[in-house]
Amino acid sequence: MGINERKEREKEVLQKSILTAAREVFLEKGFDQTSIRSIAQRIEYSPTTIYLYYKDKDAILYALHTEGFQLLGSKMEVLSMVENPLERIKAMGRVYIQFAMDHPDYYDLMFVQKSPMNKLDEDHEVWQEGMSTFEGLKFSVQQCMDQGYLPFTDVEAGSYMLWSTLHGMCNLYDRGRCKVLDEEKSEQIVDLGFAEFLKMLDAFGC
Amino acid sequence: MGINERKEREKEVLQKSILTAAREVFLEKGFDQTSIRSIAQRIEYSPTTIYLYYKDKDAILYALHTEGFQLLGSKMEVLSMVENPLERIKAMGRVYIQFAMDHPDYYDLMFVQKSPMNKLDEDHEVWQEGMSTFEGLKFSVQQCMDQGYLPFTDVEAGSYMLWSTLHGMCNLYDRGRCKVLDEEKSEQIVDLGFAEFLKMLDAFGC
DNA sequence: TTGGAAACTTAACAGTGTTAAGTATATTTG
DNA sequence: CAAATATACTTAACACTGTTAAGTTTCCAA
Repeated sequence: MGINERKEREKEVLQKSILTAAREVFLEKGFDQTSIRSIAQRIEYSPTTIYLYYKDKDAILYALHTEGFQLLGSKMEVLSMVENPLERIKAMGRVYIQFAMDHPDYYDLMFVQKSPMNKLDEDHEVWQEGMSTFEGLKFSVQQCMDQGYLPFTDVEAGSYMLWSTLHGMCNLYDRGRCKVLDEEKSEQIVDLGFAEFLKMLDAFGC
Repeated sequence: MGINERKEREKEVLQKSILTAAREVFLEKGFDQTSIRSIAQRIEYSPTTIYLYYKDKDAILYALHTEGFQLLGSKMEVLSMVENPLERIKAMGRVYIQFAMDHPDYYDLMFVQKSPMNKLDEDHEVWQEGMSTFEGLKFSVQQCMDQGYLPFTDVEAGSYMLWSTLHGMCNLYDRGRCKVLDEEKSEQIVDLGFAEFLKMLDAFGC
């Protein structure tokens, strides 16, 4: 009885085309303009059909957030080649900032917006995407601590602080808080801040 | 002709009562629930009356954001007593984090939400509140650089990076991204992260 | 051919920011 | 003093939002 299997496949196709439409709207028009109705219009279905494939809007945004983590993960992957753990952390930082600048909407969804987290809370799930990525940082930080590059007391607290520095720079920039600086400087501030961050990492070990 | 003056006073009273109502709703129900209608209901006026006193919702949120900066400023004031510039920066950090924890809604409005910044863009104004506060940090960072406590290349970039570290920790915490840690630890993570931050500041100078 | 399940839509609810037009009230003018 | 005007405020509406209950169409099996 292959009919049910075909139907299953068709359902999957529509589910994926909803996600594709959501991604297109999201990347073209941004988070605020990504409405159920705008997604529905793109696939030429009624808005309510979407609810037959996704529980609610949060579920769609969660799926997009996961895509973002896959994209970030693919860019982080190559850094396992870097032998020196401190250099690896520096390279991770560079990749992280570059990702935030290249894909500000994905970044916002992954690390700022509450919507994707709501989905986790509803389903009593753990934040696998975030945990895996953070694990990657923790691993390198632990190596740095073992080899005396970073004198943290607590791996997790230290990793969290380093992550926060980069996140803070990206988020303050994205949310227009670089207006504390003059226009010319505010455009370079994330790079300039990252330069100071690197200097700090080097000095920290001694 | 005191009649016009009386009317002016009455207009000011209503403008202030709108802001008071907005503040109450904002602090009681949070950012998302702070609607023009909910504010109007509280002062027993129609929603449209509010537009006679504030250009739009962004203008109200900007006014609330300014209140937040006054509150933060009052807590920062006393730190001018601290003689040692590095100790002063550490104390500023503590106050900053405490403020973010005590008043998460104000903090979000001041440093994360785009609404108050929209108002600035519309009116072609500078972000006076942010600039003043950042100036306070820059002053102490410059002193630290002069006295060899902090080897930054660029005062502004260094100050921005330090600010970002604290902002990042507060924002990631507020937006539920501490889910990368187990529940017990995520509750203390901002304090633990700040402890590592302090350690970094001390090590950085040597 | 009929019954029923599955897929999808229509219409509606309750909410949002915002604006045009209308209504009172108070003040100024002829 | 009465008419005209300016001020203050409200009503109703527009164009959206996420979401759901109820209705319709389509498809497959008995």
